[in-house]
Amino acid sequence: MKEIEMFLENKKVRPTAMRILIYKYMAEKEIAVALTDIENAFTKADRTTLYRTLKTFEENGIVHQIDDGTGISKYALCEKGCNCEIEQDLHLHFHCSNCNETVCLTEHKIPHINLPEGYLAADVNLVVKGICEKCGGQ
Amino acid sequence: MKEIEMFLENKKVRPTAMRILIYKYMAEKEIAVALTDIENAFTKADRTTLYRTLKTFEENGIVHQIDDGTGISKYALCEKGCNCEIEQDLHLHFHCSNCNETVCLTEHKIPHINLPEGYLAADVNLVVKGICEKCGGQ
DNA sequence: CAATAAATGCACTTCCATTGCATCATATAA
DNA sequence: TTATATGATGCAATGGAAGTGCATTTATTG
Ligand SMILES: [Mn+2]
Ligand SMILES: [Mn+2]
Ligand SMILES: [Zn+2]
Ligand SMILES: [Zn+2]
Repeated sequence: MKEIEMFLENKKVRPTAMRILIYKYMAEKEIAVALTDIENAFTKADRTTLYRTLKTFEENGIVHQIDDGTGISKYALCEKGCNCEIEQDLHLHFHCSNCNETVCLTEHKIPHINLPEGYLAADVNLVVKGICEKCGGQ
Repeated sequence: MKEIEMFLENKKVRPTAMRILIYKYMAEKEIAVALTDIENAFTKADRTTLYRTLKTFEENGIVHQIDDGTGISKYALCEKGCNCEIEQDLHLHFHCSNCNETVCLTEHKIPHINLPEGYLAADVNLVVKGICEKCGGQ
């Protein structure tokens, strides 16, 4: 409990009750979550608060936003020591079209992409869509 | 003129006046277009018609939809002999954060992506964001 | 405690994608 | 040619999600 508080303070984020709960919620999940997911998990909380909490987390390097191609933003906790800003640190994301879940494949860094002369890369998004290991068995 | 008609018929799409115009419009552009772009170019046409035209084109392999991460769907003509369905044929897309234009880099195929055991890839989306060659000079 | 700053809640807006249904145009059968 | 069917178009409305303005509550600090 106290560790989360200290962690948030370390990140310059004031550890309010709601923020601690949201952090815990995301830490327990192994998949990326949408705003709606959190909304459903905390029905008493207002959507705006959750929305702004995620933004605050993102701005302070606690979570990263994921565009998995569904049109719905997902969020996941950053790894310890993750540096989302640095291109070399970018990992790929997988979206399962069966269970509709999105996961970070943090071990799978995005390969270096060659661009035509004159193009300058600042950010790369790589999303693989398919069937996840949970859904693949059957 | 006639060639476009024949091309559309080949693709099992009835070559209406509007469809021919939209096709021509896209053929003249070297960048991916949004529905709104077409809307602005053909102010007399209804948005729904344009929307459905793009869907029809997409279903019949005339254009491919591009998710460039802006939240606005873009469309571009498929290359001659392009097979969007086949993973090996997938190319990457570049979105310029300065001019806000998105281009197909059809020469740059998406590299093969290794996935963890049990994951099955069906589709890959790779978008690079940065500065395009047109905007890079200054 | 008073003064200040930050977090939260509610209502509202915006933007784009998408659909239902009526109408119009075209193609084919009678 | 006329009737019939099928597809294309236009208009209006809906839906989902992101984002914002402002009032209120809560926490911090002097
Ligand atoms: Mn991730
Ligand atoms: Mn393309
Ligand atoms: Zn799955
Ligand atoms: Zn540019």
